[in-house]
Amino acid sequence: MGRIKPVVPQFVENQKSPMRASQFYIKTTREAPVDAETISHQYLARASFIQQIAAGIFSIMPLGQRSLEKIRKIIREEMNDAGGLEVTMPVVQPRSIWQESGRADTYIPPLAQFLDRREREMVLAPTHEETVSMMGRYGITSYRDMPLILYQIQTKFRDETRSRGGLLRVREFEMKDAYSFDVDDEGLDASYEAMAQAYHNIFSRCGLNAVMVEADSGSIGGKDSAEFVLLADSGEDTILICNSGDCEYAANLEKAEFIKNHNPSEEFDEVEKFATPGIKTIETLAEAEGVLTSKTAKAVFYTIGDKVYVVVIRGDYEVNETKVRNMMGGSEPRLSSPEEVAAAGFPAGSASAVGVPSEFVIADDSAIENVNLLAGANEDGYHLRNVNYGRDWNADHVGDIASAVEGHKCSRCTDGHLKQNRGIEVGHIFKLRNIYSDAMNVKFNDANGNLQSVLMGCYGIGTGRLLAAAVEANHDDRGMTLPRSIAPFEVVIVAVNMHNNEDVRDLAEALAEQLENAGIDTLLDDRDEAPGAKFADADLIGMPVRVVVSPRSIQNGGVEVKHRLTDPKDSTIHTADQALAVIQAALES
RNA sequence: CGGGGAGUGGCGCAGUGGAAGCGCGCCUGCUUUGGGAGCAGGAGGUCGCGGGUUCGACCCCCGCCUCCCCGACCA
Repeated sequence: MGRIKPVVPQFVENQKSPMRASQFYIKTTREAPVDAETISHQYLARASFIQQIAAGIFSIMPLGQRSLEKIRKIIREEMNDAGGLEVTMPVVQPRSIWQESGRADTYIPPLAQFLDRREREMVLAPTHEETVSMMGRYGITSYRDMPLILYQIQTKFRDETRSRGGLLRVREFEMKDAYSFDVDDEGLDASYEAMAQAYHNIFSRCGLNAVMVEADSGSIGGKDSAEFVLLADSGEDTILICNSGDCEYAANLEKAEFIKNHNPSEEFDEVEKFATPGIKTIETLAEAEGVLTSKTAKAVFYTIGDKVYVVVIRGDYEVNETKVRNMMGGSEPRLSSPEEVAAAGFPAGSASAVGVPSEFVIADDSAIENVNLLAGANEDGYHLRNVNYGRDWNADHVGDIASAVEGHKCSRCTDGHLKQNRGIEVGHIFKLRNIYSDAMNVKFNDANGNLQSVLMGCYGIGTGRLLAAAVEANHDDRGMTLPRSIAPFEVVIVAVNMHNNEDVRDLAEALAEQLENAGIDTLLDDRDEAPGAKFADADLIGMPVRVVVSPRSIQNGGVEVKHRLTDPKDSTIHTADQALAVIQAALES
């Protein structure tokens, strides 16, 4: 009967222990869940970074947690450098503050709501303008209190009708959201620029080549707005970028402008009505007449508020609903149902603006600047030739409401054309100006003693989406190739056969400690797995530098060092004494 | 919200109106140890939920739930 000795943990100052894979929670799989379609979803799931709980709702597992924590750290550093102050605001909020801002019933997607036990109406916050306005209102009384930038890294919930793409579009997600408070437009511009620069820094440090593109400000409202976009086919954003070398114009589809070409000028011809049985689309109409679709005017019915409008655009362009919304004062347009069209007294089929009161007509300038167009006769089975704006129809609402597509002429330079790309929106910055400060009464006294509205900006980055985007941008057929800055570990030491070989064990453990004490995030893979399994895991997870300690490597003189991006066969052998310097150099490369 | 598809061990899948299976993973032992090892023996499933038909339902019928994909679209 031996005596049980009490184990007293020893605290050793400045001595760090490397993480051992046997003590960690790495559960990779060979096969991705069948519903994982995007690369990032597949690899993040296979490498046990994330676990799906419900549609658009994920848990973050230990490996993913490490990467996200590194992303958060980078964001915090850049936000703090830009003058931001970190705060935390509640996810659960009383619905009343959303009524105060006027968004309780207008936010899209609709707010997720519930009643607490006292039957008080609560919402799950999809964003935090209301609470940050309250925080500003609490203490901002003077122009001397600004500029002020507050930010948080906090969970949001948006009840999207459809989530997709793993972490790319989810319902519950973590976001860094920052809010600026300034006394005037110059101050707001400065805060906006500071955030834009911070965003460039953040994405660059996370291994993303994100482009800043002009954007519509969307349902948040406001004035200037820009998205930061990673160009990737799996993205759901459409981006138009000028292909001219000197021109830097880039905008998303909602915002993009372009130069419209004009048909050759002609004199007005007489309107002719003619039968077009069975012709329902612009394409078949143009084909039947033997003309280009640019010689047609198409008409679409949109319901805005409680009114039905005829929206007219040249046949070769598409209506951009966001532009329509902005032209019509911000109310969201939606395509009218056949019932609504009929109820409004418009004929369904072969529609046009001819004969429609101009107050119910919205026109793209392409439809009024070209002449002798084919249009519907407002009678099923008939169309009209030579329809002209001003003579045959009129519109009270005229402007650019056309969507840009690939090949359109750039509006900012002389020779460029727009190139269309898919992209993942990883950040968005807005100038809100006084929208929320007016609604939520965030005011200050200026130097002259006059009460003024604070000018606000808001700036968001989805952390989980950033991780997924980083994987989309950094992977190969073996797995993720995350940059050192956001990989869960910087170095993995694969100890081959260490449980039967003291030399391997001693060298691997000593090296791991040496690396850890040098400030390098090290994982010692001490699992009793076949070497091939450990190599495959290291590749899948994307360990930036892999070090092999094995009987063979020792026989060859030390340890093997390999960069994740190089071929598995391209490792180099180094003595134990050289190892630290070689690994540090590999991490820097 | 509309259309399509799918729910069977942790993951990927097969399956038949009559005793729930395979691969991977997991556990034990032995043998192995440089690209997801071998042998032997094991553990693990209310077949999404509820109803119905039937002597008998994972299977057929009805309802519901969940998840995925496509569309949110031009008369």
